[in-house]
Amino acid sequence: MRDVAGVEGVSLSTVSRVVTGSVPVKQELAQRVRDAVKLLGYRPDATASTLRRADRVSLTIGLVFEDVANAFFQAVYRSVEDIARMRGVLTIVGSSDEDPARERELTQAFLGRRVDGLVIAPAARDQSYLARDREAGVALVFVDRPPGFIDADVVMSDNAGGTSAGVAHLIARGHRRIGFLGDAESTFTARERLAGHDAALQAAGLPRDPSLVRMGVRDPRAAGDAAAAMLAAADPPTALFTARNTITVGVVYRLRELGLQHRVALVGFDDLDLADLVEPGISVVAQDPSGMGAVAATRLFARIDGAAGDHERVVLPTRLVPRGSGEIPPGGAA
Amino acid sequence: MRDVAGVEGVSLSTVSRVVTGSVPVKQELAQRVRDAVKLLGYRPDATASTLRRADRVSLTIGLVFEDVANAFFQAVYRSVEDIARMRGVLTIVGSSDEDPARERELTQAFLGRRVDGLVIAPAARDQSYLARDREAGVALVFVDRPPGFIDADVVMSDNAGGTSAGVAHLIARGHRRIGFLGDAESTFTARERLAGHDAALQAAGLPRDPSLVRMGVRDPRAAGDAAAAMLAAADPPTALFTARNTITVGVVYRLRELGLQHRVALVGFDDLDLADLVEPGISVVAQDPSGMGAVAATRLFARIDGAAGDHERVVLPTRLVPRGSGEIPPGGAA
DNA sequence: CTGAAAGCGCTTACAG
DNA sequence: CTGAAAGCGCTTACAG
Repeated sequence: MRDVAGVEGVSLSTVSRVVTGSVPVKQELAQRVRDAVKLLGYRPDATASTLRRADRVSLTIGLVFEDVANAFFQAVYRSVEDIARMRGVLTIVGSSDEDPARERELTQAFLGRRVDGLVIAPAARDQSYLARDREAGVALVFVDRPPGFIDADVVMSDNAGGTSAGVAHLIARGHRRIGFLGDAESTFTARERLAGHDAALQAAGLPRDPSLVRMGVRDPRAAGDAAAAMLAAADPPTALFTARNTITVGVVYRLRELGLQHRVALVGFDDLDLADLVEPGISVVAQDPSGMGAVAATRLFARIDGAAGDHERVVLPTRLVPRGSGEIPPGGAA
Repeated sequence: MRDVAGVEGVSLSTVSRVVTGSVPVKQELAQRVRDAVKLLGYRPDATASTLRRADRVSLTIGLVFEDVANAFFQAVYRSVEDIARMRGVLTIVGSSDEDPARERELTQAFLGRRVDGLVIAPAARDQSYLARDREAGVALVFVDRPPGFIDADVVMSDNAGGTSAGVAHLIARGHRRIGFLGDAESTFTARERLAGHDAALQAAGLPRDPSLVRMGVRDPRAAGDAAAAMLAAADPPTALFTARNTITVGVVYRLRELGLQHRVALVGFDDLDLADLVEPGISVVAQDPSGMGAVAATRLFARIDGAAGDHERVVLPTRLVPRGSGEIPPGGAA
């Protein structure tokens, strides 16, 4: 910037005004400055700008997800980014991999780069470490799961309700023994989905058999093993509810290996690519990740723009998508 | 930082030394400073630090891809991020959506935030706009496609060789009329794959029928339409080569709708999730996105660390994965 | 080992 | 409308 000013013999202030367009500058002068900018290949330093600005705005927001590679978070991300881009805001993301330490590490890294706001799918149980940053003006919105020890806006799926609907769907098909495979109980969504499962059984007057519930599985392999063990036991389930997309994938593979894909019914929570091309099609309880991202981003920017008011808790509905696997009757198709 | 210094009655320099750990500070003083840091919830401002440091390092790198949501780039990203994280470097990503203007816009945004290096899958034909930034010390590595009008390190798949192998696989199965569906010819990878297809035909002494080549399709719907049109023509192909993962998806759906999934052979370039669960399994020419990311990141950090020397051009081998669809004989299975 | 001072590249009152 | 000066939060020679 100094070079630009030097070349044209104008002040730094004038160059700044032309580049940012903050204050009117006489036509002819502005043009000379723009020419020099182009000539010298001058690129404004956004970090210096943020540092000096009165509002300290960085035009950057950070997203901390469990795993950016997961299709669900991917969709949330794209949705947030679309809205951010319209405002000229850059979106940066990171994966906590469900590790509380990594969540903090990433959050610190983002905050150290002076993001204007943060969208977090919390891995840790306690987000009170963000209280000071919020006081300092950082906007905060949580997605997928509520934060701990700090009150903030949050948008989630109807985990319990969606799972209830999925399990009820299996019950309506005549299933009485339904296996449930879920993530670690330390995860909010896993607990909610398990509660939904229990509620559906209770509503139908069915007993809750602990041997049909297996928590703490997450990756496809562990999920497949757990399903195989359940199916090998005495009085095995005739249907499975897989409470997470990675679990669904592992179980689908394993059922096929066991040749049981047409005999054991299956409904999964969260949708999968190509789920309708598999034989049988995979029935799922679909979430609305784009909607989640849109609501979160809208809320975040409202807070960044200074919206006061109570923290909101938005619960998005889920949708049951029957594709075949969830419609298999007990004992398999005729 | 000033508050921390004030509370403890030490100089700014001392606080800086303790926080960065750059220079030894007496044990007792350092502890007092750390206590004050914790007490005040002080968080170092990375932007100010970058601004003032002699080396101007930001510990941030930027990735500009075609689409972060695409499984291929997703894998490249994770691989780069893993390596960056080990160095304490933050990775920020963005999608150009194959739009040259968006590529520049993102690149500028990253450069304005003073990234130390950039990994780019170029959408534009000309990256000479980066020449000055490289002179200024920004490291540059290109992935998936070579840059235009600027010489730089690049790591790509063996697009032509992989496609040749895939098409030769179909020819070996007895196919003589093989339809080819590719992305826009303005895209480097699309041209290379088409060249590989042509080479395989030529090697087998087969004629190249222009009616069996359709370029300029990208999204699943357009790909499906193109495949349907080709199959509806007189003397239709008995096999299809789909030169991109999104094209493969669209064609698989369409073949199934037409009831042709067991009659028309199919090999796709680039792998898909659940490709082995579909009936028939989808045969593909798999790339090595993790390897691509690892090579790119290693190269980038070597440049950031000051490695001189010629620019390298690394070509990664592909791998043919037969799963069923590519092994269907002409006219369909018996 | 510690402190006082300068300055990174910008923006922002304050004058003119 | 334009310029000179101060200062954002840091790091870095330079002294001591």
